[in-house]
Amino acid sequence: MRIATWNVNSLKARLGRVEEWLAYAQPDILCMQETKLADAAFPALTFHALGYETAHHGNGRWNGVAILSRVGLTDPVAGFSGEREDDIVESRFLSATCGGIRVSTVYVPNGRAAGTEHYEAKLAWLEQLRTHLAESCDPETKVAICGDFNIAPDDRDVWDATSAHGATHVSEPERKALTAIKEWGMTDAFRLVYDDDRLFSWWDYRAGDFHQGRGMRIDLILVTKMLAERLRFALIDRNARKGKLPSDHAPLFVDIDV
DNA sequence: ATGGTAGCGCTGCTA
Repeated sequence: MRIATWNVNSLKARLGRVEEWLAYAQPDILCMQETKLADAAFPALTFHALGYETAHHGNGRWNGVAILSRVGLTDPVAGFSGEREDDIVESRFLSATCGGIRVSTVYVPNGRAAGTEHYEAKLAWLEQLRTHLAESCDPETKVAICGDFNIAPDDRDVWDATSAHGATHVSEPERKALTAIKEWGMTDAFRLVYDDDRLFSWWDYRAGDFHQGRGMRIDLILVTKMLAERLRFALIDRNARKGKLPSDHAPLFVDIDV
């Protein structure tokens, strides 16, 4: 089972690149973020023709998340259970059961700058995610949370821990919020395979950051124990960040024997 | 050298 996640930064602008990558990487499940589409504009037929069932949760213009699966897709749920209407409109969370795994695609709020209301909303959103997991999932089952967390878990996941993004993405409260989710019963799958630093998944478009190696690892696949112990391989596909009209994120995938 | 690019959509916001 190959499970992938990719912040595509507009599916309309990136559809050709996504189709190309599906043919190349052959994921069984792909979670996408920042589709920037309303549900009515989601190109479900394009993906169906490639053998994927789909679920999309989007309001157009900003955010938007999707799940593609060629191993079945049932029980899609948009947003958190019991979530406020305002948060559902933000369209940052979508779950479905695919091939016996409860899969969620997440687009964690950016937070902009520490100390702002956006930063506080990011921390509140992460706590809401943790509560949702605790109330609706069992860590002894197969659960995968895939997406753009907008948090670099460790200093080795940042090109320069001191100058990163006005201290968001690396601040202690953000990292603690992520740790709290892990402590519920999830593992950062990529770190079961690699210990190295500077293995990034996102690079700012500006100032040649990709070619200068200034990035962060903020795209994660968190898995419960039943999946972690069957993990075989993981990769951030940096080649997908190159070439014509790339997203600013590279896709991450994991291979699990299930 | 305190900048820069990309996407949406038409003005400035978001990242």
